[in-house]
Amino acid sequence: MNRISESDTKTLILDAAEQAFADLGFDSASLRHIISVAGVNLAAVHYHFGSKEALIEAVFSRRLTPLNKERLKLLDQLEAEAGKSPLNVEKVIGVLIGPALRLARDPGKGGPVVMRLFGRTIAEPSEQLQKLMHGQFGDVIRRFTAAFRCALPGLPEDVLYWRIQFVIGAMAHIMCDPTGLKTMSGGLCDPNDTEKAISEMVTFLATGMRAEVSKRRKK
Amino acid sequence: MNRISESDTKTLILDAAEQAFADLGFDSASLRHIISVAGVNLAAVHYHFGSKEALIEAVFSRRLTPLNKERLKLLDQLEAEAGKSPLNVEKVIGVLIGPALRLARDPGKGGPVVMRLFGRTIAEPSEQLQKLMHGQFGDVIRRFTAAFRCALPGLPEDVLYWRIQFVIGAMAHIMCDPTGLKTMSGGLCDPNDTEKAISEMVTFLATGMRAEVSKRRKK
DNA sequence: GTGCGATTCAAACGAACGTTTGAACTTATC
DNA sequence: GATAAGTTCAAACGTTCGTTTGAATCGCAC
Repeated sequence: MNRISESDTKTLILDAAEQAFADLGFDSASLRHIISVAGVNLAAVHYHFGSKEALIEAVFSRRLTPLNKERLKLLDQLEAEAGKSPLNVEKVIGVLIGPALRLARDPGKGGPVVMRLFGRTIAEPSEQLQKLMHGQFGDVIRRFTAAFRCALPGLPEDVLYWRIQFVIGAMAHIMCDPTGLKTMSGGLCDPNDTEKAISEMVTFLATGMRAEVSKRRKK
Repeated sequence: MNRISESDTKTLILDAAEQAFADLGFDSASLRHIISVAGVNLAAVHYHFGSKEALIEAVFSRRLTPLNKERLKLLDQLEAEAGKSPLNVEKVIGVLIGPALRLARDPGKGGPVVMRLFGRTIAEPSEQLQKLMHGQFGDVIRRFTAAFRCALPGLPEDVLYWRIQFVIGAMAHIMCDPTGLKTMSGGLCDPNDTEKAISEMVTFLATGMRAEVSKRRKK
């Protein structure tokens, strides 16, 4: 078995595929486009991955698994530091969105391409991708829900869930369309300034999380 | 010219198309699927619209144009009521997101299908749809940016743009995946309770909008 | 009821899609 | 250098896609 060349072809395909999926969407990106960018043979996709569906899953797992592992590790640290006292909301949000936004800065983790890919996938209608995302991301959200509950003891349970959705939505939108902000602001905002983005998001979202519960209670 | 039957076939196609686009995405929804649901002939699509691309635009304009008109009309009212005093942030956000979320409640405006369609399109990678969305939505955002600026006089310009993106992201995510919230909360939250959704969003987002500017200024 | 434009229809077009095949090539083992 | 497993390759498979065509049908003016 030639480990180097196998790994090379596989990686070439994965790299070209994640770029194509991010740029064109999962359906519009054809295998023929991917293999022509990767410079490999069409049949190599099925030899190494089995099907386009399996390729999509491989593209995903390669990047999402380490990302979620990092998030959970940081959350573990946060909980250990806090001991029995309530968690800090800013820090919980920072641990949730920080690793995702910092993807763009780290070519080894995929760079901006992967950030856009993840951002878009949250809104993807395909059932396969919804299941894939829920399967990988569901546990993370459950852990973070518990963390938010601990950080905001007074918040009614339903309000907690609503607000977590707002956090995810804001994060996903910044991830999937980073250039839109630059255009809209006339170049004033720089979406490539990752730490600035994180800092602005943490301030906005943490303050929203702590907002007084609106009086229209009981539906 | 037979106005009734023309209008009938056209409407049947538009209805089936917007449902299919929302469920499957613009690329995956084929004309053959659409016409089979609509119960019309395949060639009718090209006779009435010219191409699939033009059909997509028609599906969009039918719903988005009235929605944005309503938003701008409500914003006009708000500004007239306020006179020279600064606008109320809660009300501006309510005018921005209210009409969009209330789409789901009004079958005449498309119902939940159209809400999901709009939500998803914000994250759509296709260049055609990005231009379509920017063209129709860009003016609205410009007007609302001015309104937010007036409502939050002390806010630095770049922070204003960042926070507007967070508002759009939260709105888009609730619109495109309303059932995800129900699943995640174990049925505790009801995404069909439109007024509750609006009320929670307004509280969260307005509080975030008013957050103290983080100290990490000057990039 | 004849003529005419508007609309519908079944059928076919070429192109692109994901997938499969079987032969050619490479590499490691003896 | 022969054997065998791992990998690449060009070519073709059947299907589905958006689009086009030309005849059939409809509704109304004269």
